[in-house]
Amino acid sequence: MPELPEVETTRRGIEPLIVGHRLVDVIVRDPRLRWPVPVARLRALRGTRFERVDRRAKYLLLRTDRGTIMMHLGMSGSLRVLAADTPAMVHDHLDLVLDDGRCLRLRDPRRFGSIHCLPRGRDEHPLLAGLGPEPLDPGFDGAYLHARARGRSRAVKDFIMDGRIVAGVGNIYAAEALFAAGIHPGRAAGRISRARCDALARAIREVLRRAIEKGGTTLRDFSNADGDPGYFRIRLSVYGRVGQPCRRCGAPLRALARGQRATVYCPRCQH
DNA sequence: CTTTACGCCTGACGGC
DNA sequence: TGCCGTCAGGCGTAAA
Repeated sequence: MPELPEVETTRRGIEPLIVGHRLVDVIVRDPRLRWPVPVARLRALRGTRFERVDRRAKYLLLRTDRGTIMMHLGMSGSLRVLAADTPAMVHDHLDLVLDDGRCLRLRDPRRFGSIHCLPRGRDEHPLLAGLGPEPLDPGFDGAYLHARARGRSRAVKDFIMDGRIVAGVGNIYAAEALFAAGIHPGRAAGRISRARCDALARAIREVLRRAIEKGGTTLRDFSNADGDPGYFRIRLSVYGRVGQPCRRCGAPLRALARGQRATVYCPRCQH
């Protein structure tokens, strides 16, 4: 599932393929994403030119000279740039057709993804307004985490997955970062020392940075009709490894039921 | 204010 | 073999 590193890799993959090209058509095969696809507003952008692709949290922001197309890949979304006449497969819900006979094609089997259209001059959507800092930006560090965590009793795992605290940290990387920092996922966020907040912030940045780096080297290209989108995984320490031995101490990893989501951790290494 | 639960949706998987 | 129940998973929203 696309987490921040996959979204960032997608951004880097599609940006050079679409920038400078004009949007000439919009083909919507199924408008039923998380919210209905704003077909008319997308069509109104025909003729506009793509200027760059940004990312905020797990949202992709396709900047054009007349506004922004904001996309979320949900849990199963992927983007590729293909010849526009490439036969659409099932779950290929939308094409943004470019001026050179190619298209940016969105595939999303579970349809948890979304598309919004932002007019020029209002390039910040309300959904982005309350987001915390990007984990890879300088504003995110142990001091920040420590300050925000004061007085909070909620589990640190939920805390770092809250987009208002830090943007775009999903289940996989939250679990991995907590393992790397030696922090128990159920620990109250407000009961983590400043030093351990430093370690946690560092761990979050590091697992994301490594995954993005890995994406850059293992990902297939974004203009290949045959290849799968190429989502990848770094070598994971805890996620999906319940019952298997901890790579550090050998103890069997356990699952913690947090809400409905399970979190895997090492009972010996994480406190 | 904070925290929790739910619903959206389909593919994968286990049990029978 | 096929059918069915369960679950994962981000995240906005409603509820507590």
